[in-house]
Amino acid sequence: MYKSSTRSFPVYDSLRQAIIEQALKPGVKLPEDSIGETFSVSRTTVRSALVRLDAEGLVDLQPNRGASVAVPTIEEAHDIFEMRQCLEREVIERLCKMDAKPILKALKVHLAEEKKYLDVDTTRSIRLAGEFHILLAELTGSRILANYVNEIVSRCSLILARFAQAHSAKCGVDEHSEIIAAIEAGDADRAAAQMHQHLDGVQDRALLNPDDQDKDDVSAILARYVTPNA
Amino acid sequence: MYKSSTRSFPVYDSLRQAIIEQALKPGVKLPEDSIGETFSVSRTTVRSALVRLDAEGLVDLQPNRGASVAVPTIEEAHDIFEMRQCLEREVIERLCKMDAKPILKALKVHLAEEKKYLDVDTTRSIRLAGEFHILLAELTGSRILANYVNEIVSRCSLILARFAQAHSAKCGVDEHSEIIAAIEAGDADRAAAQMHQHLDGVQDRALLNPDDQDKDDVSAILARYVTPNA
DNA sequence: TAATAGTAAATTGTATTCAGTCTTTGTATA
DNA sequence: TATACAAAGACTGAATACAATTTACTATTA
Repeated sequence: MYKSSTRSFPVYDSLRQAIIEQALKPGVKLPEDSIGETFSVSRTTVRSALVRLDAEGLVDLQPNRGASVAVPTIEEAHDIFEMRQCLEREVIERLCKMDAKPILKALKVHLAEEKKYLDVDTTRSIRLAGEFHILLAELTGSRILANYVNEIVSRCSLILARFAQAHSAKCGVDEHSEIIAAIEAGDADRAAAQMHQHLDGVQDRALLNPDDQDKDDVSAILARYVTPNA
Repeated sequence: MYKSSTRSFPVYDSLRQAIIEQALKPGVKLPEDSIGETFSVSRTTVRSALVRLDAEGLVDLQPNRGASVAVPTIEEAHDIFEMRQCLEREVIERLCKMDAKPILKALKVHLAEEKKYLDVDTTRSIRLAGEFHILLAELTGSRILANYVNEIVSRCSLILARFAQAHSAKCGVDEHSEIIAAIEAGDADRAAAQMHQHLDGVQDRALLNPDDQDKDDVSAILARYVTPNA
């Protein structure tokens, strides 16, 4: 995809990466001018990238009010995680019907990479954890399934940024290797169960934080510092 | 979605509708200039609509070569139909876990509409057949699932335009009512089976036509009109 | 002091403009 | 006759410019 204009792609890609890696947090404004300056391109070019990110659900583009990083609600979060369960179940089911050899090879290479950067480079570690799921989807050979998984994994990052306190990527690696083991054993049911459990864990950690704080709504934050009856 | 610019939405929507209804056939060029004139907007505005349609897979946007209606390959067609089976299975599963009453009510209203325009208004009939599936997805209450189904149903229209000889929408209505009946009976398995069978039928009819002709390749078409040894 | 109205600044929406690339057509040459 | 090359035209890529809207600030008033 994204065969379109040459100049807007880097803008799109950088913004996307920044959002996924939570450098740009939910609610942050994305003014066309300043972004254009950053990348030395015109607003026209920036806009085209923003339109695309809006279509993917990572950016919220409102008429006359510009773009900002999407702020998923708790309902959307649940919706997205449920959809993710569906898509990744499909991935596992398909993989288990295929020749396991090349799949396992690719997965193990990736897992090694994950382990390598664990406790070394947090940002990279988190990215790799997400890419594990995208790799799984790509290995099915289905372009459209891979696209959907890619999109939904990105949106889950956004949810994490919004609701989770901090994210420990460590637990992920062990669970990833268990999924691989299940595929290797040819046990489709166990693989599916492992994946389900894994995603459940991610969701639980993501949505643990109960207070639905709006990170850009200053008054809501300040309200917690008001001493009652003082 | 599409909270963005006011002026580009009508362009996006019209193009989308025209593609789905097969007025714009796969491979047709979509020059920014002429589209802009049609809608009395600038190329800038048209472009933003095209970027979005490209993201949805209905339009193919190539650098320096402009936009054209996407031409799905037979491989993509199979991929998309397989994905559609997955998504609609999910829809059925979710609906069968919900309160059937309001769902059935909405479905029956829609089915009546389908029957009303059958053999009367072919274009409308085809649109309603597609919207039945979108309605099912919307009734799950999942925004993202509905979006995905919406997108994939559109792309199936494109596949039909590309590969099917002609489309008879009639068979669809009967099968739709059978799906509704299964839901009404509370028989989740049968509902799923009916849906699977229905989509299989659509796919078979769509991909029946074996000759992978390129509709915009004039020479290939003309070649068939050359009288040999004349 | 708090609320409101009015004005200025900032930001977006959209058209226009210029530059660059591809396609086509015409012409010359082998 | 076929091929290669060249110029013209058409179209897209992207920046700039102008209009419209929103936001921020200030002053005024209750």
